[in-house]
Amino acid sequence: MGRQRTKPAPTPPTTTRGRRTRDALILAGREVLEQQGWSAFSPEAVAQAAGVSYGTFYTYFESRDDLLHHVVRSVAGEMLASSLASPDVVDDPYAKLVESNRRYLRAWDRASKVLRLVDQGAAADEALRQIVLEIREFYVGRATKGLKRLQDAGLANPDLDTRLTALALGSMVEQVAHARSSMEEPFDEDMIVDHLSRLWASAIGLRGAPDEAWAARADASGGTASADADGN
Amino acid sequence: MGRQRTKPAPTPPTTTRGRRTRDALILAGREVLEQQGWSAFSPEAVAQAAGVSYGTFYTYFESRDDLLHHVVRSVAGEMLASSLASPDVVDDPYAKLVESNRRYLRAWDRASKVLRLVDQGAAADEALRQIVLEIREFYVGRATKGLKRLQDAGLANPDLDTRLTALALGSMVEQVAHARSSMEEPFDEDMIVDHLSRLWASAIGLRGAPDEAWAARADASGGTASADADGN
Amino acid sequence: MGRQRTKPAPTPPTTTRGRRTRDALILAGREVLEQQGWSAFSPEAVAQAAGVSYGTFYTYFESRDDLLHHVVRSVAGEMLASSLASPDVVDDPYAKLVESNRRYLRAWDRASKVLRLVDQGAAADEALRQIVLEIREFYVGRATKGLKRLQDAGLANPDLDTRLTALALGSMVEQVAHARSSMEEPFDEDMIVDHLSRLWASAIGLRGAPDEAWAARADASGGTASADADGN
Amino acid sequence: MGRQRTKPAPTPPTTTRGRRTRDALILAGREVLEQQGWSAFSPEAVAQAAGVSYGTFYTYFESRDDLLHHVVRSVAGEMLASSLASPDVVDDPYAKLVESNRRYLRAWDRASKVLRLVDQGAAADEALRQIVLEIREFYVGRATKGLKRLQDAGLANPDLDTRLTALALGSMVEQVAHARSSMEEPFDEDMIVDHLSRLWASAIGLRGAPDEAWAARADASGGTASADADGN
DNA sequence: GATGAATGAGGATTCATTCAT
DNA sequence: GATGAATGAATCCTCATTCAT
Repeated sequence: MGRQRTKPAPTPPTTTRGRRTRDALILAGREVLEQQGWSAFSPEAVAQAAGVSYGTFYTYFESRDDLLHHVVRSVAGEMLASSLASPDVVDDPYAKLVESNRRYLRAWDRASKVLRLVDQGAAADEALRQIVLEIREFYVGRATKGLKRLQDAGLANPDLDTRLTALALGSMVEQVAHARSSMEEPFDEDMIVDHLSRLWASAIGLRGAPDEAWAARADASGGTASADADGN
Repeated sequence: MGRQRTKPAPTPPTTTRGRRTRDALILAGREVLEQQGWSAFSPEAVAQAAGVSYGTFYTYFESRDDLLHHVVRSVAGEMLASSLASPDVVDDPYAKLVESNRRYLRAWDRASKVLRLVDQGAAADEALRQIVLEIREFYVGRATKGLKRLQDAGLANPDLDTRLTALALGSMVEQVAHARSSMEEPFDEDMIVDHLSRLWASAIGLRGAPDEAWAARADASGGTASADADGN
Repeated sequence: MGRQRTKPAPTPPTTTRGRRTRDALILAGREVLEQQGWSAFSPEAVAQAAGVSYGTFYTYFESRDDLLHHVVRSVAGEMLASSLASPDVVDDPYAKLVESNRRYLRAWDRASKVLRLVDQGAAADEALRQIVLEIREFYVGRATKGLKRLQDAGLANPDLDTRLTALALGSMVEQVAHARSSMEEPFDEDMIVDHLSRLWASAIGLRGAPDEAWAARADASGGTASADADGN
Repeated sequence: MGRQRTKPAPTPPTTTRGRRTRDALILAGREVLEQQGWSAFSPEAVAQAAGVSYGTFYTYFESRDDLLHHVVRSVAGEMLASSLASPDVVDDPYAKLVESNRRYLRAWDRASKVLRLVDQGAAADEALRQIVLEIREFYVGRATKGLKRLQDAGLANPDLDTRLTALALGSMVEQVAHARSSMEEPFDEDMIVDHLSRLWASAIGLRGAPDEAWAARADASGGTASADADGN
């Protein structure tokens, strides 16, 4: 029971001004992280981006890592929120898939920079990595259940493992969202969403999907495969 | 007439021993990066991991970044090599797809740690990021051509944009390879390769693929879609 | 069993040069502490006093506190060593007392600055405070046993509690040693040792001590005490 | 005619409430210093301990050092006051000695933490160190005069230097008072006062002191010293 | 070549003090 | 007066790089 010399955790601001400064720091932290990356994420840079002196940083955050936690929670929360806030009125499975992919794509687009940084840079911080895993789990779990329901309704290929399929197709969307920003591909959002949805639907053999016609014509084709499936 | 006081660029080692030390440093650098991440990637840690003294590091490399370049080139080279060194004797498109996916999965499995780290950590270093892009381009380009050939042969859905499809499906494999190590999913390699290949094949509507039977039965199903495509 | 990101404890120097630098830093640390006090005891100041750059400080010590530990152990070790290295040939108790007091006085004179600083300044560091207590215990314990032997031999007042008496008289010597440096008293060492020894001897009623004559004449004095024992 | 831009020296509080806040800050400062030491003695910690906001601190004190001065003066004043406020009705020198020691012990017990802290921590602040010296001087001077009077009255050993003796015995009491709190000795106040007084009395050969009988029997003892005066 | 000690710019953090409300 | 947010000089520490042996 030795007296602990703990640094007093910064108290939440009591005044409006304080709250505004604090929020500005979290926002600035996110922007620095997204735009300048890990190495630029210093208290000084963040404070400057927020327009306050770096001493002020420590009025609100215990450390650089403390701010990182707040930034990640903010990004994660926003991402999950944008998924939950779905009207979801349509009844058509394919239309729902399109809508879902569009939201996922957008959400990852905003969040991917920060979340991937965390996925690797904050190797030592298990708590943060956990947040990233939870987000993935949220989406994969939901897609898994969705696929199960489709299979049960006879609307999707019942031979596929629901979880692994959901993981793979979710991975596709996630990685495309990420690649969009680093590659300079010319595809616009609509085109991407369209393709992702069609690929997803065909992959699980969704009944009523756009490319079903091609697939259904399969038996008519008597030709033997003669070209490469892959160019290697 | 002042002589330039340039740092003597480390000469390539002339002796066998020198080459061995140099290779040990590159290998150690890769392992440190893979296992301990960015923050542990210091000349000191790498030298220690290679079993040489700190000073020796600078006998072979100009700087920390110099080593990083060598590590990345080593990883990238190995990855491309493993793809090119394929006998490729089979003629069946699906079998080729399976083989290709297996190799891609394995290659990314090994390389993904380093390449993703580079993708973000070395934001400032254009040369490095270029290497990562080139690797992706290599695979996406190849898959694009493969898909084109299949479409031309009437073996794949011709309505899909070849490049975007290749990008999306390649992304799927890449991201699953990455997720395997961070998530603790119970799937073994064979199962993953099997699913990825089937999903890929169904997605492009490959003739002769395992799940074609399900897809072909589509017209028989008169049912209206009534379940969610996705659980959101 | 999460991987600990522990700072590698600086390895002991392997070369002569390294050992010399390290020793110079410990010595400089002690001098800074003695001459400029707590607030000047910074890695930078110590490094400068030792004639090296402040980066070198961290080649040998983990932190400011790490150096402090070394300094204190060095001071404490030296103090105990100077006490143990005693020829101790005399047989006369009073002569032994004088010799003992002289050594104690000298030892504290050198050590008191550092040890008192630790006694208070390093409030949080229990390990350091323990060292100070051990030193006191060493002296008090020894004096306690010495007094017991004298009492048993009929050479000292048997009514005194040995431990409390040893503590009190040891305290006297310790505090006088300290006061010497802060006050500008004109007393030289011989005079101080002489008085401390006589006071100590008289206090315990040591037979054969210099002031015994006065005490023995007590019964001759029939006068009633009429003056103050203390001026308050 | 530029107006001097001096910091407005905090005015002594005019209102009752103001005085109370100010006193609370001084008291809190003392408590923080005594219980948590130098490193915790910050305006923020003191303000918090006093139950006021950080900013208020500077309403009453120019600086941290300003408060320290007030705290030290408060402690010193209280210590001196407790000595002066002595009825001092007894006539017996030994009884007076006991009473004096009891008061000194108690006073140092309370004051020693702060005064020792000042003795070292405020090495640069001559004014503060002066206060500590003055307190010692007050006690030593008084004891010196008391001893002189006893010697003149033939009640104490005339061979002792009055000042050095007073310093030594005063040091004994002071250091025992300090050691009481840091060591976990089981001695209660009465026992300590009793021993200190008897040691003090015997040391100066005070006529009529409790242990005089032992001392007076000295001539009867013909034995030669044969045991150690000290265990070293 | 190899070694490991030395260097110091740079980054994180603290905290006494000032200032706007 | 009281409040608590804002400030930035000062300090501890890290680590890529250089250098003497």
